Amino acid sequence: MTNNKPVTIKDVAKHLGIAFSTVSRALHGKPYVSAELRARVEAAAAELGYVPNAGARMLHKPYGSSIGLVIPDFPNQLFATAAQIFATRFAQEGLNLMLGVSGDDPETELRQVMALREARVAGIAIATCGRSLDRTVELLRSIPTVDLADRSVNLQFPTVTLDDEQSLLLATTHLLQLGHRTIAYIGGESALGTGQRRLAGFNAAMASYGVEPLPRLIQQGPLTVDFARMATIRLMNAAVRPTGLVVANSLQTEGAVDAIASLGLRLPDDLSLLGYGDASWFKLYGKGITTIDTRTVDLANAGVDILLERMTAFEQGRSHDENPIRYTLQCNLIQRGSTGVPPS
Amino acid sequence: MTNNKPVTIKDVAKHLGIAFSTVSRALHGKPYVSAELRARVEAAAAELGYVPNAGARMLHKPYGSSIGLVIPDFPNQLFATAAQIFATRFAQEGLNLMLGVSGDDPETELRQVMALREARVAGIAIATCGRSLDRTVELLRSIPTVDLADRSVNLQFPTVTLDDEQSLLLATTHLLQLGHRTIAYIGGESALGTGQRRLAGFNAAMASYGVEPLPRLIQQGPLTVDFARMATIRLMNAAVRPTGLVVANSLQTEGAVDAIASLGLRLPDDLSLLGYGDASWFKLYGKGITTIDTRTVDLANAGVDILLERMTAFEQGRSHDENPIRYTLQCNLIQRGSTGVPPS
DNA sequence: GTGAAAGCGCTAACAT
DNA sequence: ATGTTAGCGCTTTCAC
Repeated sequence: MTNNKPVTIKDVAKHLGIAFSTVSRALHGKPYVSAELRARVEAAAAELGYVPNAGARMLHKPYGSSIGLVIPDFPNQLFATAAQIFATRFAQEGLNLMLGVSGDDPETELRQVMALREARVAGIAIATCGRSLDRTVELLRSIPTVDLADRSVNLQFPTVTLDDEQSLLLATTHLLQLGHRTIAYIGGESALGTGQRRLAGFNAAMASYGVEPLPRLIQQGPLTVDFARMATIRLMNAAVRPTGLVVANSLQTEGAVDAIASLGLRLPDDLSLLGYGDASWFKLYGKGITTIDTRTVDLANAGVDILLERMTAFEQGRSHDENPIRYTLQCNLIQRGSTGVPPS
Repeated sequence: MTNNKPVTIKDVAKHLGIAFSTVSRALHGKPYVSAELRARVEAAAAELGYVPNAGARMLHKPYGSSIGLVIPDFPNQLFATAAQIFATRFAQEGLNLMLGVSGDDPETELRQVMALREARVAGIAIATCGRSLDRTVELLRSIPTVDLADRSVNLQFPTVTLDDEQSLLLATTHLLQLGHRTIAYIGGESALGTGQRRLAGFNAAMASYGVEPLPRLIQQGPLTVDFARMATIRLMNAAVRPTGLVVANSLQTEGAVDAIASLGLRLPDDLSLLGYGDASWFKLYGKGITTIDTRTVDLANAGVDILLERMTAFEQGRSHDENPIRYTLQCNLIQRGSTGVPPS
């Protein structure tokens, strides 16, 4: 016997012969309601199958009880982890997660953010597409926001990010220490903040060993398996063959592995490969892939913390900071079998 | 100059010196509004930064403009794909995605579904935890619902699922054809519909070759990497060592691979492994892992289609079917290097 | 302690 | 074509 029309607070009141405002109070544990009545109200509500209407409740507040998460895509480990952790942790706070997928497209991204605004989310966590429209940024300014991974250059939002530069410093230095000097780099374009900073880390490491990086060995492009596959093949077929390869993105690492396999190269005998991220299979592949632990779980959790802090700040009138917080996570090197001394 | 109080339809009306209902009409492209006025309204709305309030709008409808997706977890390839595809395709329909993660826990699952009800979602797609509470099922009955993967036994919702039995029939038969007779099985418990049906497929294949499956070689347990790792080690250290192993879940496949590697076994020389799902690295691992393509993308898309259909049906008063649709996808075998003839 | 009434932002009758 | 008037379900004064 499924009711058709949803049960309202008024139905419950009528059923009990009391005022509907009393029902509201009772259900919210407000003071000045006799324990006896409260019990009866709760019983009646349960019996009739009353479900509060979040929309109606929201009319009295500046925002509702959900938060938004906007990510470019799911294959990227970080974003899947973020979705999982945001959903779980905010659920514990009684907040729902509205998920927007931008597909790395600025227009779609704007549409998602607009939708979240209409839904009156209490806060937004976003991993931008890196080329966000002005209107998007403007909208985000009116809501507690945390920027995940700081992919855009110059955004001035509270940010939780890897120490991108350090990550590649660590990775590249590892290869240099093993004796590599002809080291190739595959990463994202410098239009992305992440791409820019990671390349800087690579260059810094090379510089500190007095090695001049060869422009031909630096491949920047889309964060896709395909791009990295092609780039790797290009690199390994060129006149100057690198003995080491650092990859600065998890999906690109997959592409590099694929290419290396199809070229029949052995790790680390023919090439030392240093990956990015902690995909579950890295430890299973061959002798294991040496990689940078990007601490996706820590990053997502920090994002939740900061967003919660921002939300309280907003509530208390302290709105956007001129000098927004930047939470930067240090990466770790996970040493496995894909790196070794260069072939002699 | 970020406005503090959100701009309403009334503000726009006041600004223009017209009735607020006219603004409403103009903004929704309703008839009987002069083109000239409509233009002015739109301009004013944009200028003042008007954002519709989804909650208020919802008060006049039985439900709002979002749909819910409840999944157990993200590591499972299917669920991540579902999140991606649901978010993307429903966004095209102007619907937001509210995401709930149940962590395979019935209580949490109920809480998620309750939250979605309060948010007045227009429909729900759910991959149940397999032991859903009665109250959960009852709630779902009052909303257009599609069951993803049919993990619960006997749920009577519209369902989009793999042909689980066929998938394992295919897998097991492949090993039998290669000459294997001592075949082990690792899969989910029979409390899960998926686990039950897949095991049935395994048994059917064995039976059709006249092979009696050994109970000791059938390992059912949690859909985790860990369980499968332990189970594999147990199997390979037992007195009767299988020459072939079929795994009936993607995460468990990872565990099996891990165990096989740590035992120093070579695929397919020492053991033929038949995996489940199409994780991106299966083709990269060793000579590639022979596996069942579980068509996660097709499955998710079919889920979207069915949910949309259900939503229209509800709108038209045709509510839950006594004989709900079951959309069953056939699987394909992807033959790679981890399977071969049994060691002689 | 409880009821009555106002109003949140919006849509949709109902008036002009 | 535009204005006026009820509500939608709820929270929150303000009465009693």
